[in-house]
Amino acid sequence: MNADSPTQPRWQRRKDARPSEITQAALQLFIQRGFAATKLDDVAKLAGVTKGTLYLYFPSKNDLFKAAIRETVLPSIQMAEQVVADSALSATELLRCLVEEWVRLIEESPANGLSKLVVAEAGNFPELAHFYLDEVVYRVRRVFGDILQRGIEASEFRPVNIEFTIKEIISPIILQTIWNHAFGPYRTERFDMREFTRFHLDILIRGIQS
Amino acid sequence: MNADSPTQPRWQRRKDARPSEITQAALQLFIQRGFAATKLDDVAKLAGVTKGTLYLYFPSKNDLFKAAIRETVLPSIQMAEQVVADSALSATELLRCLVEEWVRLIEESPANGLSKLVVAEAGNFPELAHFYLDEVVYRVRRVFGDILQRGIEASEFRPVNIEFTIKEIISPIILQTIWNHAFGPYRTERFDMREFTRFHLDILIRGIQS
DNA sequence: AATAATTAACCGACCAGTCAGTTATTTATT
DNA sequence: AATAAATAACTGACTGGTCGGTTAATTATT
Repeated sequence: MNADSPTQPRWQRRKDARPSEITQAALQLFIQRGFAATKLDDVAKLAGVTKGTLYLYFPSKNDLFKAAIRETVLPSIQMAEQVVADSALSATELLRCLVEEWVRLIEESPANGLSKLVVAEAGNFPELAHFYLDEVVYRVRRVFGDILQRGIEASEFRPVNIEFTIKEIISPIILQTIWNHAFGPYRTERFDMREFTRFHLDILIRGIQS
Repeated sequence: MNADSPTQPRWQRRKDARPSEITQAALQLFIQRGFAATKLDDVAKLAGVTKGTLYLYFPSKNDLFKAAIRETVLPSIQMAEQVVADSALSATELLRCLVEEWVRLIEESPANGLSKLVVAEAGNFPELAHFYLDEVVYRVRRVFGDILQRGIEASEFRPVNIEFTIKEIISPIILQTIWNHAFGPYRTERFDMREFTRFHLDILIRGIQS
C-alpha cells in the first residue's frame, strides 16, 4: 500500500471543474466504445473520480450523454448559423467555404465520431435519438437548406429539390467520418479527407449549377 | 394452462431445418437491435427453440453472426459481378441500371439494415469488421470501380479519381439506409428512396460526364 | 431399449444505480 | 490563531437484474 503523504489529500473538492471533466471523459469513451458498451466506472476513472461522484452531477447515464453533446456541438452549430446569416458571399462560395470549414473542424475535434455513435445507438435509445435529431440534425439541415434556397433564388443553382440536395451535400462527408470510426482501426491506408471534400464539392456544384 | 393434446409432441427433432431457421431469426434480431444488444434467449424464442439448442448448432454468438451474414449477402454480390462482366450497356446506362437495381433489392430485402448493423458494431467486434470488409465492402467497390474505368476509357466520363467517385456513388444510398434504420422509428414522414436515387444519379452523372 | 435432439434449470460475470460512511473544506466559537 | 462544529464533496461496497454459456434431465425417434 502507499502511505499517502499527509500533505496531499486523497482527493480534493472541485465542484466547478468536475462536470466538464466528467462530460469530456464520457464523450471520449462513448465515441470510442459506444454508449451501451461504456461502463460508468470507466468514465469515472478517466475523469479522476468514482462512479458515485458521477451521480452527484448527472442523474443518469442518459443525462450524462445529453450534457456531453450539448457542451460539444452546439457552439459549432450556432457559429455556422451566424456565418450563413451574416455572410455576403455568393451561395456557391458560401457552400464551399462552409463545407470545407466543417471538414476542418471535424478533422481536429475529438467529436468527429459523433455521427457514428448516434447512428449506432439511436435504435436502442429513443430518448437520445430524439435529442440528437432535434438539437443537431434538423438545425444542420436548415443551414444548408438556407444556402441552397439563396442559390436558387440568385439563379446560381438550378431549381433542385432542396431536401434531396442537402443529402447529396452531407452524405459523403458524414459517411466517411462514420467509416473512419467504424473501420479505421482495421485499415492501414490513410484517407485524405480534405482532397476528397474538394472533389466532392466540384462534382456536386457542377451537378446543380445552372 | 393448456394441456397439450397427446397427439402433438411438445417438440420435434428437425436437425436439418434448425440451422437456417436459427440464422434467419438471429439476423432479424441483430439488424433490429444490434449484435451486442440481442439476447440469445430471444433468438431462440423467435426460432422456436430454446437457447441450449442454439449451442448444438453454433459454438458461439460470433459464429452465429458470421453464418447469418454468409447465408444472406454473398449471392447478391455474385450476381452483380456477373451482370457487370456480361452486360453490353454503356457505362452510364450500366451505372444507372445497377444502382437502381441495388436500391430495389435494398428496399425489399430484410437485410437492408446490414450496413448500419456492421458500422455500429465493427468497433467492438474486430472479427466481424474484417469479415465484412473482405467479403462485402471491397467486392462491391470493385464492381463500381470497373464500371467507372470502362466509362472513362470510352470517354463517357471525365478522367475522375475513381476511388473518390465510388464513394460519391454509394454514399448517399448507404447513408440513407443507415439513417432509415437508425431513426426510421422516430420519423413519421416517409422517404421516397427510388426518387432520391434517380435524383442522385442525375446530379452525379451530370457531374462526372465529359 | 438405445440413442439423439431438445429442454430448462443453472452458473458466473457484468453493470447501472444506490447509499451509508469518510474526508476535505468552510464556518462559527473561543 | 487555534479549535471545534457543521457542511457537502466524494468514496466504495452493495444490490438487483441481465445475459452468454453449460449441463443434467427429459422427450422424441428408431
